[in-house]
Amino acid sequence: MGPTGAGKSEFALRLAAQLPIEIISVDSAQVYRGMDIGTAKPSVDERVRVAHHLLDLRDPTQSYSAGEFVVDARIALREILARGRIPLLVGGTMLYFRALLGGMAVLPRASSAVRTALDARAAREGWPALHAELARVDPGAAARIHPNDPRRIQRALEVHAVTGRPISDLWAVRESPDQAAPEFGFASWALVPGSRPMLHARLEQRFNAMMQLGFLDEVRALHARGDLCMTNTSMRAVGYRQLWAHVAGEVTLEQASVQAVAATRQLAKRQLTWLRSWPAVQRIDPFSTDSFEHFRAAVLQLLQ
RNA sequence: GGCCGGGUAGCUCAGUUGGUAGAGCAGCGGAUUGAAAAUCCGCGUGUCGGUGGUUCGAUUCCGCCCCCGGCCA
Repeated sequence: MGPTGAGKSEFALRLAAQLPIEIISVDSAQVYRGMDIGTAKPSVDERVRVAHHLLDLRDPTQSYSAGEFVVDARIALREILARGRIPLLVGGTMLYFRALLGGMAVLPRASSAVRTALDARAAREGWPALHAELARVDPGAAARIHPNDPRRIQRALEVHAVTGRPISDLWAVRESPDQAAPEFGFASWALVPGSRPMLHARLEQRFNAMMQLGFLDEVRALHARGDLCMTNTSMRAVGYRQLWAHVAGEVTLEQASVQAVAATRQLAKRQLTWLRSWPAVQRIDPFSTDSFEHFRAAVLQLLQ
């Protein structure tokens, strides 16, 4: 695991050249078909060389979730192990990692009907009113969820609507890690750049490279479909959101590019925040010399 | 060369009737329980272009100098 642009894919592919590895993507944006350049999805060539799983699972109009990821990842893990090969989870969606490695609370899945209804109410009454309602039906959750955080207010009310029980009670009923992934033992490495300025420089270069490869055309094509809009989670992805605003005529390409790179830096920062307190992970600075060799040596030692 | 505007946080700018200054963006820190590349919370000392002067006190007033625009020669 590691922040965007730290070199996870490169490390994984180099390791896969030396070991019988199959890669399981842990990436909430690479699950979308037609979103290739901006998500830095592995190329067709790379996918021929090394088997990749959990890419291109959804159309951009659809949603995916941490819960679905855990189910899909467990299936992929079993299949890969059954083939006598080594599964390597690679990605930067830290909630997915936590759900898989740490287990999930036992909660109902998302209900689009309930969410639509709550959205409609929020449009009329505002989210503060819904937070106030949450405070009535689930004081524990209301205390932990900020009144300005629509996502979590909605989820808490959704769970209450579906189960009749406060989500704050259900949070306590967490699947143990053993239940979550019973037959697997995991070892974790994180690529954590020691130099933030160097990471930032790389992120800017990488965005420019994506533009060279036709990122803007990719977003234009998504826009031209006509069945997508900025409310789709897929179109809120870093880079896509900003270029979409340009394609929609709201900002210049220059402005969109600056904003896209900034959004990428902010994503990396949030990922690093997860990693800072992550338990039982070995941290590697990908920009230091011989960092891959150290990584490889650690993996080989583990496999013996 | 002359005249007129500007030079204040990394950027764009506001402001101080003289008591050393504040917004947005960026950046930094944090949260994260089935939409997570999402969503949300917190953090503002910076030779107020330089230098002399007036003043108890100058970023603010005055002089000179430097830089960037514009107009006129």
